[in-house]
Amino acid sequence: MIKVNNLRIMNYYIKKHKIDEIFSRDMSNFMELFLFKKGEHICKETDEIKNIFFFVEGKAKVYVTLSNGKSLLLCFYDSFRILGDVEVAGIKKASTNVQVIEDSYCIGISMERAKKYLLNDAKFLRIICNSLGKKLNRSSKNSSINLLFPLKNRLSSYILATGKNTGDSSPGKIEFQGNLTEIAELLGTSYRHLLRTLNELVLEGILEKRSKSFRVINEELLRDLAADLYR
Amino acid sequence: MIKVNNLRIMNYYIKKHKIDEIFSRDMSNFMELFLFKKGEHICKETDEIKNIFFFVEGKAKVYVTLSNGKSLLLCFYDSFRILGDVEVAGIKKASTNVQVIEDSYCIGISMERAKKYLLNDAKFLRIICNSLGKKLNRSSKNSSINLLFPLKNRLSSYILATGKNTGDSSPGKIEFQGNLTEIAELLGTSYRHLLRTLNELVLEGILEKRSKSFRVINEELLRDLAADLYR
DNA sequence: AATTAGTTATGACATATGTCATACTAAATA
DNA sequence: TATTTAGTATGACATATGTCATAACTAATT
Repeated sequence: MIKVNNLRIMNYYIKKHKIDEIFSRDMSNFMELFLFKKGEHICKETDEIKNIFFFVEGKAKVYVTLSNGKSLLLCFYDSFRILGDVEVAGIKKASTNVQVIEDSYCIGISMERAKKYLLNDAKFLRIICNSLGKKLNRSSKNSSINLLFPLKNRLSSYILATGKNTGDSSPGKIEFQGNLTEIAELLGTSYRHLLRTLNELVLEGILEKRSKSFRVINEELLRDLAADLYR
Repeated sequence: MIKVNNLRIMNYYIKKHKIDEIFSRDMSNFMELFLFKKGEHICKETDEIKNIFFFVEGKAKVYVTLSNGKSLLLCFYDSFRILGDVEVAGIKKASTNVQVIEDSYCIGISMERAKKYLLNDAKFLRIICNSLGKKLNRSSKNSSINLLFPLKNRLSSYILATGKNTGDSSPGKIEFQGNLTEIAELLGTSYRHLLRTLNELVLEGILEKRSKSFRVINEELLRDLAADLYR
């Protein structure tokens, strides 16, 4: 986590996401811009979160870990999102981890100040409620998708959510890579089964195996398979 | 849904759950006590919810339905809970259904009045945030349990959550019954597999089949199996 | 009594997924 | 260079779960 002393960039994001309209009073003096480098955690289940963050740019994955050590992907953040809403609501620890998978910017306000100045700000609290409500709706839906759809569908969603556009013209413009061992964990499946399912997609002409990645060669079929997950 | 004109009972629940401490102003004039008879819905995905409800007595199940018509159990309510928190947070429809499985009491405040008088009440909003935050934490956790544990564990949780204490002295004091077709749906499994798994529990000496119910004859083993679900 | 609908029950088989052993490769390091 | 480690890959088999056909039982109805 690097503090970025660049008012120009920060103001750009404040304006873009209307962050100043979240509060009744002017909080801009308390805002700081942070850069999280790829791989860094914005928050962990174990650690207390020191800021309320407004995620403004980049991409992050949200996951939980269980007592048996396994972890499971919950969703991705790739547009404006509030982090720390659960904690500002007075709950000690949110039980999720957020790790950025691309360099990402967050605007932060220290939890201490947020609690001091914002816990009586109805405008702000309504927005927190809204953020939590949306997350809850999404979580409820994902819960059922996770249970009722086979890995193939969840994997398809995952590829679409994490694949990078190569900039090439189609076809094969989406490229997908990552540590397969880790991906299996995130999807709540075994490494073996992930491999099997990837091979299936290759056999069906949806993916193509490269040396260190997969290419999507039939995006339409992939989208048909993708359950409405990880939104 | 029957409106119960009984101030004595209502005040008892207001006091018991400190409902008057949820608001900055006195809302008691806007409160109504409702009785939901077993089987009734407090809210459905399709219907707009007309009240914010404080669930004060009884038991209810919360479930979602998917586009393919299947439904899946999310959790049970059997202690104080707020319903309509998502809607009061400005989200049109909460995507869940709540059906009472025992006669239950709720104290309601019309959504109209709640929005009129409470959307500027920071105290109230903090409590709504807290309610939503708890539900979100629980949902995130359940999502992973649903995916990572086999039916046997989820079924064990279900039996413990819905079984009735017969009043007999142990052993076999918990009795469990219900429409098995429906239970299969709620647990997100097939009827066939539910039967199989129930038989397994019988073979293991955990359950005993009666004419129209199952008896828990080894509660300890059942609790060992039960994942920490449906809380 | 015959009929019907809803529920319970079970076998057979297919598919989804997990576990394990093992092998190969590439990168890291002693 | 030899060794180790992490990641990738695959076969064999076991378990979890779904699908389907079918039967039996029960309660309500004709």
